[in-house]
Amino acid sequence: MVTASESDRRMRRRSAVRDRILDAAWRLARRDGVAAVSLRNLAREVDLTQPALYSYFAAKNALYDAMFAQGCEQLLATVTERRYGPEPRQAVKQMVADLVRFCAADLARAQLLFERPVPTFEPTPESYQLAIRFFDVGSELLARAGASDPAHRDIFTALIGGLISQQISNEPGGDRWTRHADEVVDMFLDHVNRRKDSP
Amino acid sequence: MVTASESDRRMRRRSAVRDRILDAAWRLARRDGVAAVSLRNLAREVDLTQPALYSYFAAKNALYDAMFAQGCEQLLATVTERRYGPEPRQAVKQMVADLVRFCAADLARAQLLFERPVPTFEPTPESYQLAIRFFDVGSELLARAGASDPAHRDIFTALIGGLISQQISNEPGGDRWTRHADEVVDMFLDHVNRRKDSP
DNA sequence: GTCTATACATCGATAGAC
DNA sequence: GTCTATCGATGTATAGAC
Repeated sequence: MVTASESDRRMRRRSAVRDRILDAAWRLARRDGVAAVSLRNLAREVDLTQPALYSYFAAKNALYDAMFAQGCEQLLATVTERRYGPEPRQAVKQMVADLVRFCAADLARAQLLFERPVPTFEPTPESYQLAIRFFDVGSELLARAGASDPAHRDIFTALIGGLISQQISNEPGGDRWTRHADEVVDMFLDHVNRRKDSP
Repeated sequence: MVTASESDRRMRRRSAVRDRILDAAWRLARRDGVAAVSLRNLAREVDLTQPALYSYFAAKNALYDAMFAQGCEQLLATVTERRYGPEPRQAVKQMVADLVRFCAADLARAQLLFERPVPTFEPTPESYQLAIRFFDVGSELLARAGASDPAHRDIFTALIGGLISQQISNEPGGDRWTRHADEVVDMFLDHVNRRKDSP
């Protein structure tokens, strides 16, 4: 007979192995690139055989999806736990700075979240929902700073995404582009608020 | 004995086959994505066997490099033949509009030039030189509009690149992001020139 | 659950005959 | 230059023993 505590232990153990697999996948992704993670290498890394991975992930894209969700949760935790000050413009700058730091801290993670390093992989709607929650936090802060127009939100996304993407692609590890984040935020908010005051 | 005209015919023929291969590669890239171009499909498309392609391109990345160079030449031709009006701000807007049109006209080409659709491929210095020449044209126009500071050039690159990249990734074929190009140019040039007038 | 073993399809790339 | 044949790698998936 299977008692509740037995099944509990089983679940725990299963989840622990799953986490070890994910950790190893991140390690390989950081070393060789997200797209270069192979199931055979991954299995060797956690002392399993390649077919055994299918007990934890139904397919390789399910592994990527779990990584995507994990990255989103980390990003969400970063901006949720943070208390952004009452001054709206400063709050936006702090949030952008957190995002820049988040990306610089793990380029593979940033690539998986914001670029498309694996052409055949698209996050499931469930995982993507986590990404949307992050955008919602940003939208809230933006709105308080005077940019509630969806068009302005799109522009802002493109501006910040552009800085980060140029940084990752052309000078990973540096700050040639991202160091201008504050200036771009100021430029953008000045622009938005000027338009509102004198239309 | 090999006469000059015979060797000439041979070169011509070789170059013609090479062009047919490149055309087919672009066709496949537009249909299936840049990364999904396979040498076997490509060979079938031009009625050759897969190993025969190695007579024309030393490796798959050499094919990508030739495509990259071709795309750069087309972009360079677009902005070089154009006569951008004497009003600097208008000229920058026209150049950005040309760039947006260029990208929208062939998403696969834009991806190969401005994103990194094939993780293992990096353009050779020779090909990248063509890309630099395009940037130089843009820098010239930007400088005339008051943005000659390298830092400002970096910011501008990120802003426009961000708009185009968001557009390609999230809504290929639409203009949700790129339609704001003129507004972003104005915002940027206002910002740059304001800083200069009142420091 | 995990293993061994195997299978199928794809891919880039190479050797050697012609 | 082009072919046939082949190599080693990949992702994916399954069967069957333990």
